[in-house]
Amino acid sequence: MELKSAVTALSALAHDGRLSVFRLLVQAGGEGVAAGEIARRLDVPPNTLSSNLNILSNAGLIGSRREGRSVIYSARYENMTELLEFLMQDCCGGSPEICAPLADVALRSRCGREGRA
Amino acid sequence: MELKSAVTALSALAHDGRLSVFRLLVQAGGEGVAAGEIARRLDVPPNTLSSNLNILSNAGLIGSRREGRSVIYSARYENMTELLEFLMQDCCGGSPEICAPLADVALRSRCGREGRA
DNA sequence: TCCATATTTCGATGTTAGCCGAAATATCGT
DNA sequence: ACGATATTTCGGCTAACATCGAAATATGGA
Repeated sequence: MELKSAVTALSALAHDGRLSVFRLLVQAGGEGVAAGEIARRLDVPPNTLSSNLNILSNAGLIGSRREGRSVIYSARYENMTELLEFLMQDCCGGSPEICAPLADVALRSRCGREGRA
Repeated sequence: MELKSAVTALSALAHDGRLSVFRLLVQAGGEGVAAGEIARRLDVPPNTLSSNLNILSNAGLIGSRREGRSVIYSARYENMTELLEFLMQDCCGGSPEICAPLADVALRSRCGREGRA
């Protein structure tokens, strides 16, 4: 991943409304959620949401498919993975013990769960 | 971690220069790098860098200590961990097989290394 | 104390991002 | 084709951000 695409993705996430949308979709799983449903759950006007969905989409963080009158949005886990890789690439200056807990705690322990690890 | 602090951190990272600084410090390890040295390596004017270091610092992503005439900056791995946790919290909608590769590939395999996994 | 080095603060300017009302487009059922 | 629902696009206004020159502050050594 290049610096530029990483900045695009981070900019997309660096926003109250968009971060909430993204997390909602991350937690929703592969099936995704319709735009209107997102608007209802997060209580945002449809046009503002549409704009933000577009930004997340251009950043590669979410994808969409049409289903009848609705458009279903869902998280792109693979691209999120690339972003995290990029952020922590070659971390710790060769001292794995520093960021090992990061790897262990950050992700493995929270996959599909709700409580604290 | 709260939504607001996550947005602050992501905003700090959503910038060419700051993301470069942060990655440099992540890769540098716990000892850190002096501000002047960062400016030299990334070829940015000292005042611009100072402003950006301040933003990263306020976001909790880096810390600093004075050493003689220099100020040494270093990454705060723990807070970075929290951010990643927050982003992927309760992911996959209860289908761990979706984000398991994320956990495996994203971090463990790249800790302190340079090549591709 | 005085100078050189290292970093930060201030002030001004141009650029970009966010928001919302109103109108446009797309799909479905009748 | 028409009306209802779902979503997107457009226009313009405001606020926030990035950058840089110049000046200020902090530290160490002679």
